[in-house]
Amino acid sequence: MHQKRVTLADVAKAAGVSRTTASLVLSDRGDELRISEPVQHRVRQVAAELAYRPNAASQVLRTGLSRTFGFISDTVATSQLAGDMIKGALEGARRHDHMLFIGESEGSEDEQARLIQAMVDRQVDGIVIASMFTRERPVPGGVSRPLVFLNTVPADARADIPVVVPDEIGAGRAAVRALLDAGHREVHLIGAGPAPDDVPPLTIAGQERLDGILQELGKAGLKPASARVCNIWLPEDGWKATTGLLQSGVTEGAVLCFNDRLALGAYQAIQEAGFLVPQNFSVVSFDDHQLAGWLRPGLTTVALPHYELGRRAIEALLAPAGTAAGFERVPMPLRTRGSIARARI
Amino acid sequence: MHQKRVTLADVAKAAGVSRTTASLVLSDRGDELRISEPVQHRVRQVAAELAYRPNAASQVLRTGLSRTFGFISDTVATSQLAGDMIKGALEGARRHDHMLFIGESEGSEDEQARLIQAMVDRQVDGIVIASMFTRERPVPGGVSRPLVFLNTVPADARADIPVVVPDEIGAGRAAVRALLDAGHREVHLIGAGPAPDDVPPLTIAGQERLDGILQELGKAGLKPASARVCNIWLPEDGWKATTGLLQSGVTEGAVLCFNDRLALGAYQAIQEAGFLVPQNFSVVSFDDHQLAGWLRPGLTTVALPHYELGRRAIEALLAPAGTAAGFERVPMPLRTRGSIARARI
DNA sequence: CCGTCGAGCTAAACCGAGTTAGCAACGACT
DNA sequence: AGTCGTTGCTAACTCGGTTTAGCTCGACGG
Repeated sequence: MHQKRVTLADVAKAAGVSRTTASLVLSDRGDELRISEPVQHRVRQVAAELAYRPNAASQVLRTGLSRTFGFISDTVATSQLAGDMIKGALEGARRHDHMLFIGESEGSEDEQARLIQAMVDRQVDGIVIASMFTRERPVPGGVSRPLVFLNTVPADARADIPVVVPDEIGAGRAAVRALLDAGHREVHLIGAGPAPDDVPPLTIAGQERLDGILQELGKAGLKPASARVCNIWLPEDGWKATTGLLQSGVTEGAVLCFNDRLALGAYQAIQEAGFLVPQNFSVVSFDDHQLAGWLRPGLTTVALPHYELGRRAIEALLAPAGTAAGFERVPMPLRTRGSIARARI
Repeated sequence: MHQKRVTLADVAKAAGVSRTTASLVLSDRGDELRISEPVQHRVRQVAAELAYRPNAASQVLRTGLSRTFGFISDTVATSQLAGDMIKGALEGARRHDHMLFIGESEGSEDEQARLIQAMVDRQVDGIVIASMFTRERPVPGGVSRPLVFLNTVPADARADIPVVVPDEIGAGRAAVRALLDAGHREVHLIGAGPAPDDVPPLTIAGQERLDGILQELGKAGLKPASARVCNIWLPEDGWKATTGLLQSGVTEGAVLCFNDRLALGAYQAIQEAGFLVPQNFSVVSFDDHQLAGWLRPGLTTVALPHYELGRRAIEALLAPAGTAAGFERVPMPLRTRGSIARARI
């Protein structure tokens, strides 16, 4: 049943050469070490005929390189966004002919340590530590492999570790610019603000988005027309905040939501109150959740480049030590759909 | 910088015993092979002091077991559902102290073969082949490791491979029962039907959901009041189909959508036409997409048990050969929210 | 006093590759 | 004829564990 694997020794014997020769040929060092053309050809042919595949365990043992990365996130399942991040990491790994271990710490440092341990035991060539929402984390110590923080910033600012994060400040600016370009001057924030520190706890994304928003509004000599903090950013919170906004007597303007789920709530509140998007209210938000394309009208939103984040994290692992250290801010592109109309002057 | 790992030989030397003894003690075979208590204690203590960790590559090489599984899906990113499936697989692997390789074939048989190859090279103890939407696939040949099909059925019915799939027929019945229990007799289908073979191509889920729906309606002496096939099941398709339904003059009843995205479209159409869910139309669907909890009112839907599917697939890999072969149908539970009201008699 | 037995441990082979040092054969050159 | 260099290949060691077969030593029986 479990027929034995073909080993290098089998190939060597069948080709009538030593294991050394077979090894050299198959690792393309044949020319370098002067193995004659006919012999090389024969070895390759025999290897192909026997469907020889090197045993990775053996290579790992000898070389210390596993052609394998680890990817640990605090949570995989929360969102489809996580899937995109993993997809990017997979693509990055594939490009370099690596495989990817996945682990989920569920936010527990112990579990994370266990996962790192298991991966280091397996001689991974590097580990990506990712968070699904940007936040501060301690840098795990004593890992003798390259580490990269993804969508996460080291709690100890002096930590010398590559960090890949989305450019949330730029995103905040882009969202505001989209509204200003359409002539809007009355911008209502849903989720955070109006003061720079009016943000839900522990979210760097919220803080930076708000910074960008206030910067760009400031450049135009504006302030938020109103703002409501939501400690949680689910549709229901967006609905409540927006309903509050409408009950305050506002009948038109621009609504800037801090993520797409809040925006869904905003849509619901606006439509239930008998208003239309975008005729009465223009809406813009962040993330480019799949949902954004499903709403009617489509939601204009600043995309979290999850795929790109995942891919770059892997690249950062491979960068020569030293080269990669520091922050990499991946741009967040605006996805224009139908939720912004020109302001009536 | 790259301090050398502590090896078993280091531990043995520090404890003043042979590598053999150290190995026996640390793999808990000390009693079996009569290593004295004091020696065992000393070895364990030294190992702990040196923070010894066995090199997995070496163990794999010797034993052929890697404590590692592979998980190949055709697409990871499409949905958050995929994330749940992976999460279940991760949990399954964790329970057995295994790690998980992830791969994405994007539907290409070549890429899938490449991934299987890479995993087998790494001596995985088994591979899960998953699909994000249920469909038929050929069983890859010549893999000398346990394989499990997840959310996928083998194209060759005689193939002797364990299969884990959701119980879509039961789900169809459950959806109908939820409506019948609320007194509905007029059930409009959005997505497939009314004839048993009116389904979009290549979706087993669609076929089986419809089978279940027709069975359960039949038991009550009913047929679908109307039905519209959608070849693609996105919100826009649901919107079009539902808008068509409303334009045909229907003003109340039950709408059964073949998935949650279609149901989102149905909600939009119903609300845009000035009707209310659930007062005018009760809605029920399938999948339990995250979205279902976000809609207003919450969408009652029959959940795809992705987490459970992932977990069971791993369990099936570990089942002794022969034991596991065959279909495992995982129940799809009804998630009751607010989209079904009692029918006005 | 010698043989036997079991307790307690170890030498050495093994898994399957990569890698280093060097050997044999041959022609060229002095 | 002897030395050298080159070509073409291989023996043997290495990675770090697991496993098999067997060694040593003291106690005990005859």
